[in-house]
Amino acid sequence: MSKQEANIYEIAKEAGVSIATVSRVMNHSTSVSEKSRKRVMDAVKLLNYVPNSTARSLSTSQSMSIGVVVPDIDNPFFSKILQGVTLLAEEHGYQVLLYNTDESVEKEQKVLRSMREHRLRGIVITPVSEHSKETLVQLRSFAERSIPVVLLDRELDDPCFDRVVTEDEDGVYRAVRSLIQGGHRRIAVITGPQQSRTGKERFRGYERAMEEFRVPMPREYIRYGDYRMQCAYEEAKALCQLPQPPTAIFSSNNMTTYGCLKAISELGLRLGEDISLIGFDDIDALNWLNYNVSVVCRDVKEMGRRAMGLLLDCFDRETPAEEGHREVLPAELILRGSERYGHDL
Amino acid sequence: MSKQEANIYEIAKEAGVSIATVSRVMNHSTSVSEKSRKRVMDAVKLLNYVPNSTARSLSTSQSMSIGVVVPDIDNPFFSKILQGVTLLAEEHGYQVLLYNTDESVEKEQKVLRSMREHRLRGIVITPVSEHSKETLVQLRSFAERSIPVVLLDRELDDPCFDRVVTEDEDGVYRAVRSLIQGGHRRIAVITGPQQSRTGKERFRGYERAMEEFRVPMPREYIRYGDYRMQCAYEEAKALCQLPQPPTAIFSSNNMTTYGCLKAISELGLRLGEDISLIGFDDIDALNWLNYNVSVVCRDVKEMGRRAMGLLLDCFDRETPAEEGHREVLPAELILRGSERYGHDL
DNA sequence: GTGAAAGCGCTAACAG
DNA sequence: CTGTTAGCGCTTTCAC
Repeated sequence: MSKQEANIYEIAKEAGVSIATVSRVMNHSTSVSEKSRKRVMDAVKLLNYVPNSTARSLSTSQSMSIGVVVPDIDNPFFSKILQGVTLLAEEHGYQVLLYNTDESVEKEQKVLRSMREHRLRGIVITPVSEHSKETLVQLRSFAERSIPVVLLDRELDDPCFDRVVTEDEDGVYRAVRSLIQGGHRRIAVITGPQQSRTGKERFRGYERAMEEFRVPMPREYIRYGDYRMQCAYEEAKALCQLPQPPTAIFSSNNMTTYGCLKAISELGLRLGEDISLIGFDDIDALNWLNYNVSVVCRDVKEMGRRAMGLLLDCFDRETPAEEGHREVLPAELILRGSERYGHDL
Repeated sequence: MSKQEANIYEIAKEAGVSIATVSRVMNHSTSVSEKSRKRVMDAVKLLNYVPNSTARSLSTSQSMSIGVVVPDIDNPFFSKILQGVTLLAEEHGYQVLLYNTDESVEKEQKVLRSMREHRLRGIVITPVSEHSKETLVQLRSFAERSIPVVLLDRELDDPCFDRVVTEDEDGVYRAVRSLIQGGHRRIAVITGPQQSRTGKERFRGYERAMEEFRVPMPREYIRYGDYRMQCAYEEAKALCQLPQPPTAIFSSNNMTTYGCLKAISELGLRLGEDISLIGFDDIDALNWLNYNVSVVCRDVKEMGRRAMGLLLDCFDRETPAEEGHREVLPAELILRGSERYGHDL
């Protein structure tokens, strides 16, 4: 009862040619007589034939699938990344295999292992940790097997991989500088994980600005976060309840910004009046709500595109490059009002 | 220079057995002597062997990949769906191929066509339109080829597919009823697309409550939206600026709720005071911001899990069911304050 | 320009 | 328990 997909033999038979000829016309390859081409195309249409990509992959020993590994699908940042990657991938006929690691190193291990079974053509990954030895080994082994790996946003201690990152430090530096120049002197920061490039770099941007303008950085103004809402919320709340609270907070990622806003709202503070805030990464929802939160941001979808772009470059290139290419996108400072030094401060 | 993946022959040779034996131990299948098993395992470890799933798929003519087709990756609703699907998929060793249709019927066509090349094991899809004949034909052809299809949230005019939906109508009914019982008499709605099940059903819930309690429904209180922020924003603004504005609005999905909130905020209205609102689908961000928006919601991640679950059921079942199974999840009404009939109304 | 045939790496009878 | 062998559907020499 249930239909079968036609295969190349049936097409050959229907068209009265050999399977080689069918293969040729399907691949727009070497010259085929107009007559044969037509007969094949007719058969294809008649039998509604679609070549089996699995067989093709096996035969050519290379697939048209790429693996994309994200630590948290639910974070809008990664949704946007995914959007960018899939867009370019589809344009070029590549399939996207999605893997979610839930920020767990163990899960990342499992995912990477399972990826090896599928002879992927390339990999885009935001590693859970920048210091997981196992992940590094796994990824390196992909690279050794000529499966290009591009790191996204987070990096690893190995120059062999391509990577797309942003000017985090500089962006944050400019943000904090603008706070200082706006009159703030008590500026706190809620950092990201200090084991990650982004965490370190964003913190460094803060430090640099503060040092350059000789603004004191009391220990209690430096709060270590983990890029998660809950932790940021607690730290922000603690900050605001300090005897000498900061007049401004820099929050190191989108979730951290949410945490700050939650704390601010719960304490009944007015943003840009009682407390100022600049966050890293823009948040669509806040703009829709007219929140006017100032941010350091980058074109996230474009980051995804670039990552896929680097992969495509690798595919084109015959010899794998010795050293990975590091693509750095700009970070933009967008001031919307939440950075203002309030009248009441 | 670049390493090769070992194949089954190399393992067989290294272990001094035949490839059949290697295959057997890799598949935990029929009895193999402890001695052989050990020798194979040693070889596997030594050569770091991972079976090639492409070859396996070709040989068994069935893959371990499922396709998930969403209309908008960037919408948190679908991020959560994806989360649910991938979670269960990974648990059962299935790969997830991600396809984004960007709410475009044309793109959906392309995607579906490209999916046929990959002999997928099953498909989870939220179709762009419930009336696209082409999509229906394509999906039916998958089903005919024993590739189960489960529809998610949106439906199609063919009972043959499995589907997971929610009690949208009833949920909305209860929401609107609670508005009425709270004292509202001027209740507007911003609907979803009326070609979709969810759009129709949610509107029907509104109507039912209004009719049952004999609350008048002036034409200008019924606004047709498209589940998008922009449109909802405009409609909400228009509603609020009516000579006789509604005291409450029901918004038919998460983006619509954002649109309403944007309008409300721009007009300087106070939620739950000057205007009340209940939305369909919960929005994490709003809760973090202490927005207290009341909603009709469902466990979205669970919807994704169920969809994958239905797929797994189909895989287990030998004979494809005649009629699809329709899984209906409950919708819950969560009142947080934004539904209150304000003192000033 | 076209066909025959040898793989790609693995599974699954079928004999032993 | 284990090896031999015939596919799975397609690509790709290599002759003709």
